[in-house]
Amino acid sequence: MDKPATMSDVARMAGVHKATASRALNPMTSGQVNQATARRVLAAAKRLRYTPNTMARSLRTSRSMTIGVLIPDLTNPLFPPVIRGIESVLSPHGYTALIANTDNDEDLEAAGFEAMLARQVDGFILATGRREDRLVAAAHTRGLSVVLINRGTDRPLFPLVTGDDSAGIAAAVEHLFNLGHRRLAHLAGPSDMTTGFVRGRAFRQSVAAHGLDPVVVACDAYSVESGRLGMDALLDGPGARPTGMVAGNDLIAIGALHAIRAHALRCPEDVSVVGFNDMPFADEMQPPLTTIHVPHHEMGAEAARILLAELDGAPAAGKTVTLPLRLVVRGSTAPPP
Amino acid sequence: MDKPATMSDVARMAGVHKATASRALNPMTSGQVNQATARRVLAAAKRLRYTPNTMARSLRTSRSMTIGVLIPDLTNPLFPPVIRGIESVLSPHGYTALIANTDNDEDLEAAGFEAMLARQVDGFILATGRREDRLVAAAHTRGLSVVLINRGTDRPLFPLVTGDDSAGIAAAVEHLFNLGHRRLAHLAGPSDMTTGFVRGRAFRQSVAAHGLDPVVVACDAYSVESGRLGMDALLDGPGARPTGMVAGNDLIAIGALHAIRAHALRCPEDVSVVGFNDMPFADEMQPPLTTIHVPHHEMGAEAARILLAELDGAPAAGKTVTLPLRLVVRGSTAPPP
DNA sequence: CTGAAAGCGCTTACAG
DNA sequence: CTGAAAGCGCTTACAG
Repeated sequence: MDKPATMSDVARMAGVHKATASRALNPMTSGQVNQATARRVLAAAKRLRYTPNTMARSLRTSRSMTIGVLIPDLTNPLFPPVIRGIESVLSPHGYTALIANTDNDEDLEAAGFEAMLARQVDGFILATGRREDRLVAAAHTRGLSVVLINRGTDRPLFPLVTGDDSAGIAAAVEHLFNLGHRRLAHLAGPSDMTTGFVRGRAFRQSVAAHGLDPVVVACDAYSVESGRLGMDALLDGPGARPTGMVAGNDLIAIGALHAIRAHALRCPEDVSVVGFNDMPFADEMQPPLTTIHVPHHEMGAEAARILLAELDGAPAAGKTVTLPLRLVVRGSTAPPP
Repeated sequence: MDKPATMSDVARMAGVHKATASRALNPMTSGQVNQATARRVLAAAKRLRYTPNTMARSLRTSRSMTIGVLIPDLTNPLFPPVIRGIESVLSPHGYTALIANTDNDEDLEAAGFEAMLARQVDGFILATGRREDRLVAAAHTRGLSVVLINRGTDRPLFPLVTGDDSAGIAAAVEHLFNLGHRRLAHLAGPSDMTTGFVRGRAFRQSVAAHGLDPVVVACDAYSVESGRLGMDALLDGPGARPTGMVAGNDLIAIGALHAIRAHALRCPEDVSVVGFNDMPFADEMQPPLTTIHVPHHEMGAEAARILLAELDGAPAAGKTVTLPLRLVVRGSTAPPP
């Protein structure tokens, strides 16, 4: 592998000083240099297949043109669209995303965060926020540029892009109520995350608003397994079996479907289930999942836009962007038995 | 945001030269420095919350500790596990993955590749190979370190980690044959990729080995839409309707299911379908998909291992690692009508 | 319009 | 065991 050409090589071939080469190569400064000279430099760069060394540039300018993105787990189908949304706006601006998974582990999260800091990222998009989040608090103290996505913190330290979870849950409850359901339950996500907390609260309120008694079971995690456990508890517990169930997210909903089957019950004939997120292929599920559609791509794009604006000097502080959600009715909901 | 501490700051606080601080902070060289001195440096680093500037280090050492990963599309559910597999071995070695999507667009692919080169990546993992691939050929000419994953090239220029596609297809055909199917078809992936080509060839051979006539329809892409179109063509075409179908991958299989339903046919009662990949949630599909399981996480991990070994000086050249696959029988296959 | 110089934050032969 | 110096590849005030 022959060494790639540097800017000095280009300058030498073009017969100019490397400072001039630098100016010619940078669109922002190429106006400062004689057109003919600039052309010579460009030609030399092309002939040498010159690729700028971004690390050297970053070291000099102290802008890495890199954004750190922290997510719980890339294999959770909701995140790939978020990531692609983020990249769809970063990329045209010359920024690159650096992605790390935390697996909901605080140590992994801190390690990933530090690694990004060491790589001199210019800002962060965090999909890992908890209501009381030490990392977020520390980032705020350090004066870092951060945008939260999906999950917020109780104290609004940074801009947050999220779905209108309350309206989403209300729509789900309304849908079940209109189908005739009167015994409604919620398999809530972890209450230390705003998503779990807000959706749970919205469920209680919506159900109570219909004069009904909300039943809520808290799940340990947004996972299929936790959903199954939660639904098991619900079906094995005392009290009348619920006929309509709103899940904290689609994964929990899938777990609930497993539990329903394991109890020799059918969805939607015996129990209706509504998910949350409308993750990819939710429409291919058995049964096709009625769920709340969240615009994940747009969510990522909007977070990136806010972050870029902030890096450009627009102070966004505690701004919250709430994206509208919509109920998608499919095969997992029906009138109660 | 107060400026983060540099190594000079740490050195000053510890009362040593920055060269000494550098040695003390690096586990590889900390043996060269007096224990007491080293402790002072470490303490100062901790007090100042010192984070090394990896760009500066990389510039000096010309190793970025970064690997470029090029994939077609992160939202294809097969890739997240591959990525996590890659990261599971990169991460303990201090490497980070830089991911770019190409959307099967040659220009985007070249742009992503160049951007990674500009970021001084130490090597590449490419899941975007075509049988004749200009980018791969160019990378070879330039003497870059590359490992191919899933898809190879006709001329073996780089190490390749792939599943045993031929055996996988043979198992699928065998399964359908044993169920009693005698009219077998294949919705093949694009033949300019080794996956499409190899699976198609294996299908023909396996079916012919049973003394049957293979029917093969080529799809334009590994997508739901292409699968639907292909299956439409098959069902609307002349000739007897196939009772057993092997899809080029799960996405094509899902598209085929759509076409089957649109023709008022049922799967598996009228047509059995076998997918390929066992993508996440394939078991939750309607019907649960019988498919060939590919160990995507391990595939990514193995590719990363080979690349790291090569970066450490182990020449791997055209080595191919073939991972065993296994048929997973679920609900989309049954005896023919 | 162009050049010479300094410096971003590190690492590493080279002396001592 | 430690320090002084050079240099990785850039960019950018400062002169001219």
